[in-house]
Amino acid sequence: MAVGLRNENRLEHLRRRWPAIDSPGTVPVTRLLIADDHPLYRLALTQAVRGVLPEAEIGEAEDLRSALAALTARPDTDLVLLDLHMPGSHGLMGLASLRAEHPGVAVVMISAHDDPVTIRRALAYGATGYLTKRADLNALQAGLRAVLNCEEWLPPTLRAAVGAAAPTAQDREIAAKLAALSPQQFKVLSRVAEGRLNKQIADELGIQERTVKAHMSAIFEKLDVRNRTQAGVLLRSLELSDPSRSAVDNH
Amino acid sequence: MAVGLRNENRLEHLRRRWPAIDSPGTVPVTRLLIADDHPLYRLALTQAVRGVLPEAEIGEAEDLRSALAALTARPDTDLVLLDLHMPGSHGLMGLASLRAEHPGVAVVMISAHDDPVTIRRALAYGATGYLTKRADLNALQAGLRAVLNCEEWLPPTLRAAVGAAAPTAQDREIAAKLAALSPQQFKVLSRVAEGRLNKQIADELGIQERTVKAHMSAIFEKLDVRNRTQAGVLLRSLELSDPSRSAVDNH
DNA sequence: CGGCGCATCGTACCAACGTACGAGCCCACG
DNA sequence: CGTGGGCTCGTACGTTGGTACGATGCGCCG
Repeated sequence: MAVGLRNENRLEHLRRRWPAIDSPGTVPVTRLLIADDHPLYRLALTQAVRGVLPEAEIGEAEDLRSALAALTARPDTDLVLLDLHMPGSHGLMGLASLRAEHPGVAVVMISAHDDPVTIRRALAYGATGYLTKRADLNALQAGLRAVLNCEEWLPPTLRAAVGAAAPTAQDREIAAKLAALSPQQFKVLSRVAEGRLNKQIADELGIQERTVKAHMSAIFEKLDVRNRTQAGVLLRSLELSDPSRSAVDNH
Repeated sequence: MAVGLRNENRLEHLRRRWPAIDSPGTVPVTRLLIADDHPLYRLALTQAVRGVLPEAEIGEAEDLRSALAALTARPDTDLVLLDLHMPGSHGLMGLASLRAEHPGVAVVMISAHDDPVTIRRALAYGATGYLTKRADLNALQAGLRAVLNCEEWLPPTLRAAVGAAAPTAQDREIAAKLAALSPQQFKVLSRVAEGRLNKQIADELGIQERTVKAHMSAIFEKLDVRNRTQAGVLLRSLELSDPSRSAVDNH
């Protein structure tokens, strides 16, 4: 439910900025962030974006930390192109972090790992679209246009498979729980998952330890866990895509 | 290093039981355990094993818990055929649990997920061999014979790729740390990773809480971590294969 | 405007965690 | 046979985690 609300907000956010995107010539200046650890691929993405939005501001980030910093420095960013596998954010954690700390910014996943189950999970965690690295320039730009036009976009060849993918009963629950966290609570949780002490977290966030404890209590209730270890494990569960279900089903 | 020692012991264990396996007709009665959550596939594996060891005792288990119980009940088991994806043991945790709690029993992984990196990691965590579910009866039996003949065995089509796979710098370290744990310590750690309290762990293992604490201190030192959350995260890191390295390298 | 959620901080208290000293028993290895 | 390591248990102590009662101010939304 909370996920649904956030998705509404995300699309609404895009809609406000581009009331009629169908005529690309009249698009206002906007800002994108390209987050990928490969400089060459960032360059290629930049070129592709310029073909669709010639006047867009384009920022770059090579790891999750700098991506989050870039968004904090420029909250007017409209869209993030996020690599599925980046330093400091294996798997879906980067997506979840961005969505949690900057709920208003749309995120499109970019990955060579085009497994239907992974894509399904990415959408469940709030991705606006999913672009495969196997796509050529035309396909990539088509996907970009669709996303900028406030549509969810998937690789056409995978659309059927993703639609047929399991409803991901357990994934929906985890996604809903994590989406229920506030941005600050998510920051606290991500540090808990790294084994930090409350005192350390307080210092890093510039708040008092009592406040961290207050957040922890809220986190425990929202995630339905009873101690920090369980909370950390729950967050870590979206570190990597889980091939078990797809692998188990086909024999 | 500790891994190396355990591997030596494992092969030695097989060698003692089958001094000259090359003449299958003279193989003594032995005992295998087939651990897979699919009854039909267990049946198929049983048939395949009978073709190689007609007189072997063959046990079955459908999840990790029952597999561990079966090994505890029958410590004379010689070899386990373990599915990579089973209830209660996603990814390599099942392998690590078996290797930790029953170091003398050889384990062969069986999976449809024949990713070279995953196979490399499985061998790093002490697997004697890796059989792909795509193999037909002949290939499977060939692999079984090789394993019973005290050789590491891999699918021929993947052997080159696995050999070329990254040296897994970080994986070796984690494998070495986990291999350094005693069986009891591993039991404690696996429960910590599930968010249990020391008191609960003590009850489950039938020991005192002080003893659990003693184990925890030893675990912290061996894993080079400072609290239980970090220890749990470290164990959880082998829950699923990490496709990031292979996915990132090819573009 | 009134309510609601978020974020912050406060005090107190108890439970849990973790460490530091110990101890004895058993088993494997040299 | 001594030595080392694993497993068990003991006492004491300080630290950290977690809860229970609060409080204030802020921003959003109906």
